Amino acid sequence: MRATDTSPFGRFADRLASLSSIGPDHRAALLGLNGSVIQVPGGIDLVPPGEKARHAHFVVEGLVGRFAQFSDGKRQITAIHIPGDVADLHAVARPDVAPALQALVTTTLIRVPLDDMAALTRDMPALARAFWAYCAVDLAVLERWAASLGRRAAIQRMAHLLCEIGLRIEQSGRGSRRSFALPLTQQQLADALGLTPVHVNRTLKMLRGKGLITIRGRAYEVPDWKGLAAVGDFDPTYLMLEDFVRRAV
Amino acid sequence: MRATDTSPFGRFADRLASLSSIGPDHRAALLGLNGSVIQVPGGIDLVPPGEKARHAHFVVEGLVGRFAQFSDGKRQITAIHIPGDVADLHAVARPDVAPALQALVTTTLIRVPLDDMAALTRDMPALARAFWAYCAVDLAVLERWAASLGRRAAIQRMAHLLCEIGLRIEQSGRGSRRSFALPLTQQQLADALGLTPVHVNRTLKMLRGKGLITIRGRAYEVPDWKGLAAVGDFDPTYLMLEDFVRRAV
DNA sequence: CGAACTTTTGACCCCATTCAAAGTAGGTGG
DNA sequence: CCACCTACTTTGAATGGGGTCAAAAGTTCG
Repeated sequence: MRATDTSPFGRFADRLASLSSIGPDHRAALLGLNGSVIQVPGGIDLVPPGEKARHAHFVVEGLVGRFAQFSDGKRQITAIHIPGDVADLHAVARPDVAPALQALVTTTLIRVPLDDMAALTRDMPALARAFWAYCAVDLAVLERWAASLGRRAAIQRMAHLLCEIGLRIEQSGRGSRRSFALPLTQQQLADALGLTPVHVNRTLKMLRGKGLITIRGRAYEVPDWKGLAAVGDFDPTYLMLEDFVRRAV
Repeated sequence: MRATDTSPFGRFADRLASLSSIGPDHRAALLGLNGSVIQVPGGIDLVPPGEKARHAHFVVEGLVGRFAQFSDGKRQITAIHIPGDVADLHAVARPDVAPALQALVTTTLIRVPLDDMAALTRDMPALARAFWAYCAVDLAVLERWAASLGRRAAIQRMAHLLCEIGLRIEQSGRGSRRSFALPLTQQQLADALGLTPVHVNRTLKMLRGKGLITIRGRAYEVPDWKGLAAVGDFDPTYLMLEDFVRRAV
């Protein structure tokens, strides 16, 4: 039943349910949320740096990047969000720490007023705890991201990112870890990995040369998953994915 | 009244109150928490990597580092916690994403069972929301940390870290941004900044050479705060400190 | 007063950046 | 359908920031 629910709120509710115990009433409350559906082309800032957010952003289609920006304009992407994710759920708890967001490709999302979300958490404490758990996982993922940036070489960072995204896309039912679309430009990958676009290009070339990945357009194939995971020193447990995916067949 | 409450739980309650609206009953509940007080020398792992936590760690005295570790043993510190902080509050929401923790210097802390904390959040929804807000700020701080690691040069990272720590220590009443103790070894600074100890040494030398800091032992003086903040491109708003400190003179 | 840990400095090397330019889509209008 | 424009990818060559290796000097503490 759950797997057939294609509503974006339904997908999010599924994810919450796998992280915290919520009941049918909570699920219904989520499905009853209202927000404005917007579609934006890639490269657009959904929430500019430094702006106090007034909405939570549910990703329906496409990719959203969470980022920090420096005074010289340089950016560091700190998270990549795929359909089914809420990019800035922690803003419900503290609107003034909301991160900047950009659409990485043409993206469809739903903007739900933070006030509505906050009201939900006041009416339903279990939902507040579920949101909190979601943010705790978000924090754990960010911790790994930071560790990668601080201590890993370029090829390891790239391998780790591809492993993480591959698994998350597989979990979301939009591909598999061995074959998925990641329509980011190399400039965007550079912003995510803390590298220059030129070096991203060379790094991808190395991974191709080792036979770990192949790229056609912006579709990635991973013929040697274990090899890629070994290069990236990747351990999936931190993602808190359901090991046994409850998808129909 | 609050400022005179020297209990570690009291300090934490003060911080929560500044982030979320909690009442006297919540405050009382926090003060009624029970945990075991432990003191450990620097260099000890409080929570080893990969271990599922069963306690929340309240820092009473000293410094605690949150970190991720790689298969080759290298570490990246992702947060530094000072007295008054809870180092792993998000573990209350999801014990299986608890971060690894190490004592950076001789440290006193209180370990409160996660079950007790979780019970509190079930009895008092407002407290759950306050904990969540605390984690949201934690996440925002980590985002800046990641951005630093990804995009800033060594001297900028160091300057930024010293600014952040300086302000947080000032807020906690244990020093000022212009003069504070930060008893970390250069190896530990290296793990925090994603550098080698050798380069940390050179970087500190550069900051000294520019007249931005002076170091005596492990006490830092910042004669030129604005200069240091400029080098680190530091903007304090993300820390969510009270601009007007409500401390009795 | 010696052992172990830190801090400091020097010399050399390499990974990633910078600068520059050529090649390759993808999309738009004539 | 082709010409053109723009954005993205790819490659080369030179530079530099930070790493690595090694050793000396300073600290701390038993």
